[in-house]
Amino acid sequence: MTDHREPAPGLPGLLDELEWRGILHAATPGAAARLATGRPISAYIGFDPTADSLHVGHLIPIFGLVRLQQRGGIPVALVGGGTGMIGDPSGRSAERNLLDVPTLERNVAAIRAQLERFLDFSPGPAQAVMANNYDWLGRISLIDFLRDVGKHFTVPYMLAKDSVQQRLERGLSFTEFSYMTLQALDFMTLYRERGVEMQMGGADQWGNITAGLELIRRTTAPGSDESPAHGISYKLLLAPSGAKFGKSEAGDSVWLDPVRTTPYAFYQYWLNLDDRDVPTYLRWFTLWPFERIAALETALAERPDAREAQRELAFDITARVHGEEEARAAVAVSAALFQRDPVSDPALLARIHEATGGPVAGPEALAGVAALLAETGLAPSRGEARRLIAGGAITINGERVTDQAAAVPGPVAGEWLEVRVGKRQRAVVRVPRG
RNA sequence: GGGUAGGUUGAGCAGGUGGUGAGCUCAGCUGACUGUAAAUCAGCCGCCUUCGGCUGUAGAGGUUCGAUUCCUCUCCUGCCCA
Repeated sequence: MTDHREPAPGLPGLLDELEWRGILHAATPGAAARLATGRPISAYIGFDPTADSLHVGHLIPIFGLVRLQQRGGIPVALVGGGTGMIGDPSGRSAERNLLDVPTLERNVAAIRAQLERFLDFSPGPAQAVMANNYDWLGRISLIDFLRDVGKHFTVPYMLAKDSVQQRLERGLSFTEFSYMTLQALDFMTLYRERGVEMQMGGADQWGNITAGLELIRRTTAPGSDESPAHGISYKLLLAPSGAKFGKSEAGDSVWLDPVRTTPYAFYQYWLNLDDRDVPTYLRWFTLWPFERIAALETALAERPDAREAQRELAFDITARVHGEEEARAAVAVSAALFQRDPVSDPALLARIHEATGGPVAGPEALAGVAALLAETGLAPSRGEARRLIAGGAITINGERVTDQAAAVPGPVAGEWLEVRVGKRQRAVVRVPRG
């Protein structure tokens, strides 16, 4: 990354930028030439509408679309309303619940709202577009599908795919096997009906992307050995530290939805990044120019304890997802909770409780500290809560609790308990008066 | 449909041909040291009303003083054959 040269402006510089950010995994030969013309291009990425929120793992493709739009390309976000009903071939998930239409519509709307924080959907030359493949996959008849799509795929071609090869020993159903043809149909439909010339996706999607290219080539340019459409893939989400990307302290996904993951927890996730992962994430998840990233890397190397890079990254991405006001609040709450001394100002405690979505202690929870931890979700079970207490991990209102049978201490102002679990987990619990 | 190998703690594997099940690796949690980082070291890692009790080797029955092990049926998965 030291041999930096400034990428050309606009679409001709897109691949160079992806390259120096360390995101580019592969691109079809025609992609560079097509982008070099500088003419606007439509490109799409698929998202599974299996939940009503995206999570940080989706940020790579999201930023892929963002960078495209920034350079004058037209980003198309395809939600897999149709493919989502079939099942993801790569996932190990046992039984995929079939989504009913109302759920699907709700999820699509929620995902669009989240994408709107990144992409510009307002009218203009590079206006972002959303599409739902249920619109065509839900309508096509089996006969039509086999005749118009299946006919163009030979079984040896499909068997040769990496994704299939890896599953041959372990087994895969016909449905999973044919998944690539559905995705190819998506690409062909978007290409024909909406002029989408390019598909982007994670490295694991490369086989599916090329299947689409093949279908388009065979149906629109037979005889040519190059598809008129193009593909780009991104590196997989393997953090340099080897950590599973996108998992919080508790092991849950870090969601973009503030109800699932509060802005405070979201900010904390980024603030706590392993030093080794920071340079990579600065490139992946910001729009900052090379100079700024280089400066932050220098700061990281020289003053790692200041965690300047983590702070700036955490603030930037939190502000992008939740807005600047929420990001500033997350910073303030973090500062208050991670001071050496416990928070004792009732007004501040109330604000923190609100901002962090703090738990409320029910009658059950007041039976003892172990009960409190388990009932408020700060510990997964009472047994685990006791282990934490015995290990000296629990501090309430600044007092370390080491007696497993300890009673819940008196709340500050009769209402607040500042609970610290280990080094990183901090919460304010409200104890209802009376 | 026939044959065959399997289903053990979050993951991946051991072990176990009737005698208190549960070991390894990874992941995870806590403590110490730190910087809300890593590495290292130590402890933990089914549930509970914890000097103790309960559950637990896919599920349901059976044989037995006693079943993870033996028998029957069912479910799930891989492979081979039709």
